[in-house]
Parts: sequence; structure tokens; C-alpha cells
Amino acid sequence: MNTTSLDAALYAVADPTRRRIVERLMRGPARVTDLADPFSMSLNGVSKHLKVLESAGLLRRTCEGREHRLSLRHQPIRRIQAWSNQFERFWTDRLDALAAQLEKEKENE
Amino acid sequence: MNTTSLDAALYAVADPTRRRIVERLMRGPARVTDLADPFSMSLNGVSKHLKVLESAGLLRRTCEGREHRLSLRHQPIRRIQAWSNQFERFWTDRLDALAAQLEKEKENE
DNA sequence: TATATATTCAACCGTCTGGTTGAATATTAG
DNA sequence: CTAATATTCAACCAGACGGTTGAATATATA
Repeated sequence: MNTTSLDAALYAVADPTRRRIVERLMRGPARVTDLADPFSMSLNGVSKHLKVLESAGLLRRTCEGREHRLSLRHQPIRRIQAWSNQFERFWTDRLDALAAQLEKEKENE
Repeated sequence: MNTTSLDAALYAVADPTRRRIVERLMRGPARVTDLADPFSMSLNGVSKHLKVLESAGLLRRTCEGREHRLSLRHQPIRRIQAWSNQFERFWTDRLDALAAQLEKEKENE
């Protein structure tokens, strides 16, 4: 597992404001002002959050005149998916072991 | 999406040390000292990390005499899975749109 | 009982965080 | 040219973070 980039992705997405921004961007690209609109926070505050998301690779920024258009990049979230999916086998193995254990106890009665 | 607990889970797991601990615990439960062993860090440091993981619900702690046995809980990681899987449809939709777009351009030639 | 082991608590420290405000930059509109 | 809009930069702040050290607690062992 690539540690450093996963660190940044998880960290970026651990903040509720940033996560709301990411979720918002699922519905398509948006400008800084649009993204800032739902929050009772200064535009600068949001701008800083965007910088965090961007440097973690979650956002693509294209400048069109004075407006910046932000859109989602999938790689970092895919990394998070991959990391959390890694545990799937662990859970099922444990459930299997538990089932086997119960089976065994049943036989011994 | 339950924001608060997802916050805690993502935050807990964003730290590389804590993530290594969680990955270690996939291979079965362990004591505090065991978990601290691979790290060049004071035992207290690790103890604090464990507290973070525990309060985020990622760890179950059972005290056996003077030893504390830590094991993994699956719910928080499942929440992370659920959150990141949410984007799956978004990516595929976007790919579909892209494919449709290409198809259209091809027809117009 | 005395001692070693396992673990936490408490205080401290430099650094990073999330947020603010005010000024700067760049582009568009009147 | 001037004014409005979109955005960032820079400096600041209180609080949290990741880590340390030293002492305290609780259990096991000789």
C-alpha cells in the first residue's frame, strides 16, 4: 500500500466540510463561489479546504478566465476503497471461524 | 451518511502509525506492548494512538489481568467502505457519458 | 513482601489545523 | 478608465495533534 498518498487522501476526506465538498462535486464540477455557498464560512476558509483537497489529488482545477472550475478526480478515493476493501476477507474469515466454532460446539453436545 | 462517526473513523485511520496498527490487528488480537514493538516510539505514544482508535470505535479492548487485549471492530471500516463505494456509480456514469459522447461525435462524421 | 511487568495519567512542547480578516491579483462589465 | 467579481496570499489566533518524559496504578512473579 502506498502510504503517503493514502495518508493525504484519508486526511483530506476526514474533515466534514471537505467531505461535503467532495460529495457536492459528485453532481458535477463547480466554481469556488458555488462550493462555498452552502457553508456559513468565509470564502477564504473554503478556498483553503479546496487547496487541501487539491494537493491530496482529489480535485482537478481548470482556470477559465477569473473563475476556477473544480472537478473530482477518482484515484485517491479509489485508494481509500482499496484500503478498506482489504479488510473484507478478514471479516469473512472471522465469521467462517465463528461458524466453525459453533458447529464444533454443537457436535460435542 | 452518519457524519460524526465517519469523521472519527477516517481521522483515526488517516495517521500512518494508526493505520499500521489496524493492519497488524487484521492478523489477530494483540497486547499494547506487542503493538508498540514495531515502532521506534515510546509506549505512551502508541497508547495514545490506541485511545484514538478505540474512541473511534475501531478497537475493542478486553482487560485480562494486567494485560489489555486489543482486537478489531469492523463497523467503522465498513462505514468507510460504504462512503467510498458511494462514488462507484458516479465514476461509471461519467464513463458512460464519455462513451456516449464519443459515439455521438463518431456519428457526426 | 519486594520487585518486575503492563499499562495509563498528567504535564509539557513544537507544530499543524481550521478558521478569521485585510490586502493583492486578475478578469470581466459598465 | 473605473468598478465589480472571482479568487488567492499573508498574517494572525486559539485549540488540537503527535510526541516526549516522569510518576502512578495494577497485576504477576520470586
